[in-house]
Amino acid sequence: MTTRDIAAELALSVSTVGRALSGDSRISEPTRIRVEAKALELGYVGNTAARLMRGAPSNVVAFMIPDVRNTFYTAAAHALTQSLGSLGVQVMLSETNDDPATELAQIRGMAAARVAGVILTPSPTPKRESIRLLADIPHVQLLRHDRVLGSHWFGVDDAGVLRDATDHLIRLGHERIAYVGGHAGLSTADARLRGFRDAVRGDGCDDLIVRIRPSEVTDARGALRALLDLPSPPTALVTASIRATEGVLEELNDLGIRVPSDLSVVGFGDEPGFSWWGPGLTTMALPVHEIATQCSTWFHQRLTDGWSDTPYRSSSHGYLLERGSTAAA
Amino acid sequence: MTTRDIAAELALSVSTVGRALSGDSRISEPTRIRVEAKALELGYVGNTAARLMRGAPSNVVAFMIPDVRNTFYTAAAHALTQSLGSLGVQVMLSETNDDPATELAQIRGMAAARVAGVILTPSPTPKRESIRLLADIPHVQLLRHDRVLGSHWFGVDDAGVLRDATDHLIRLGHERIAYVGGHAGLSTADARLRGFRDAVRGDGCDDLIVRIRPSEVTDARGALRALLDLPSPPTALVTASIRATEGVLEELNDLGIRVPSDLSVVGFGDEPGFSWWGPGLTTMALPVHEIATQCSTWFHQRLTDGWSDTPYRSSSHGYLLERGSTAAA
DNA sequence: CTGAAAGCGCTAACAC
DNA sequence: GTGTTAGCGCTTTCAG
Repeated sequence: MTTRDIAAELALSVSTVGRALSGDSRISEPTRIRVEAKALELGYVGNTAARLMRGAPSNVVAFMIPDVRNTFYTAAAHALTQSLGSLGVQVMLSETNDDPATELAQIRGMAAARVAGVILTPSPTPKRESIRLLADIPHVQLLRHDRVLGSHWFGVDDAGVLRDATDHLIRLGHERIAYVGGHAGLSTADARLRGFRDAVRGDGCDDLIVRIRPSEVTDARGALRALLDLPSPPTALVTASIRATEGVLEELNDLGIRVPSDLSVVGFGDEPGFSWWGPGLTTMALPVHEIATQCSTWFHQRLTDGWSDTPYRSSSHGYLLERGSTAAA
Repeated sequence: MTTRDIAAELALSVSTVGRALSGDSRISEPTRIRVEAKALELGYVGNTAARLMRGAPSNVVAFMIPDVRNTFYTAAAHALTQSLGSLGVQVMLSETNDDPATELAQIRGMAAARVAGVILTPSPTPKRESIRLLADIPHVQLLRHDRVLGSHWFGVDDAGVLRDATDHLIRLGHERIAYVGGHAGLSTADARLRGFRDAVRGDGCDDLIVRIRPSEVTDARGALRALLDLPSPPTALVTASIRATEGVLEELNDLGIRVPSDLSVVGFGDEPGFSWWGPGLTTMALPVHEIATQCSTWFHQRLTDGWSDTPYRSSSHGYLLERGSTAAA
């Protein structure tokens, strides 16, 4: 079903049909009606590919995240689809698994499809080719940030979040505070560790810092066991990622550690379930929804006003949600 | 950057360039190398739209779900992207919010983009127009099932799951068993209620059955309060959706109900957190990952072998995960 | 082994 | 108010 088919049936020209369908003011009311009726009757559906080729702007924005099962990212995805959807933009969600090769493959696809733009949480070490391709596509980074990909970024004040989490434990009198977070090279993980170090002011022992692979819940479980097996184990613990938090909570449960009497814990993020874990998890809540919404409206604005490379960076603050998992040392 | 640009730079024809890039055997080795080098140098990226217009098959499959934040669906999304991704198919994830109008808008977009196919969890009452559009697009339903959309379906044996959940409580001697599940009209919700009714064999009182709106956690909280306020409250409860389960768990926590002594509970699905809720939630685990993987391989097969309308339906069974939330009456 | 030309569906400039 | 024509980037005959 093409405009030509409609034109033939109505003994009109394709351009008249095209104009009628796009509501061109020059077309007479009766013809417009006839054309629209016929289009409906024949089940005509415009061809995006053809329009794109004519230079029409694409209305799809890609959103690339490491893991669709991580509620940290799906909260963002939801906010994005809501916000962009209302502006008539389709969001194409894709998953990289934190694998640079997969990421590159996805970006290739996006470039070939001439998407209007890309919003992404980059993998730890993007391929050179990915960087090159993204240079020609309007894009913004969300949550994580890699300088080589540009300087448009919306995210969390990661250092501040961990500083606040750790300060809370320090104020409670804890001195041996352990840290379980993401591995080196990730912008977010590095910033969070920096925040932790700021808070402990050099009083932290390096044997209390464990960095795990992203998205690996089992790593976090192992990390906790190792920490508790130390000659002088920690009296408190902060986690610096959703996955790390989940792993630690599960392992604490399995091991039967009493919280907060044996160990005080401050988590990262506020997932469903954190509130009903043990005595209720004291945790750092993060405004992911707000961040993603801001990001999408800003991005859409830039896209429609004409893309510019003027850097823009915005970071939002988390806040402590006090529940039952922390107590005085 | 187009094939023409490359051709011009190399004093070749567009067709030669096109052939070289697609690895046509007729092109001499040296020319091929030269073309590929130039393409790389100029950062050439093929244009999907142009290829599509030439009749090339689309390599994107849409996946439409009610809510990206629901881990029930994201588990499926993950399985799909993994499985289809390895076959070179891009998955375009979109969210309907269980709103038929949004759903229609999305389907329009998919039809216009000429996607290769659609995998969807339909909204409760698809619009007539959605049905018409889908009739011309290869599609399969996942989890939920609406007959008007066709008879290709992969899902859970919903009736069986609720029957097993309820049987477990009956064997423990419970007689007043409450049900909190999705509202009428949804294939899954109807099947689950049927399973529940089968199990109680007419011994169930209708005042113990509450049906809530999909995706509404707060409805479930209200439902629980209403049930507990009954003149003769239930001694046990089954939930028939992830959201219903989450709502009930939160409310039980807030109300300080002792489980299983005051009330036995069997949940639906096995989300992170269900294991550490109170005494550990006894729940029905569902093989969502397996279902989605099966669905995607089957779908891809049909797509590549040429689409046929021969009905295919597959349902997988859940199993009871016994933890601490159920006890003898 | 390579080139010329047609055409996929649509829109916009240019007639009338 | 409507028709004609050209061309977006690519592949694919059909000719050399």
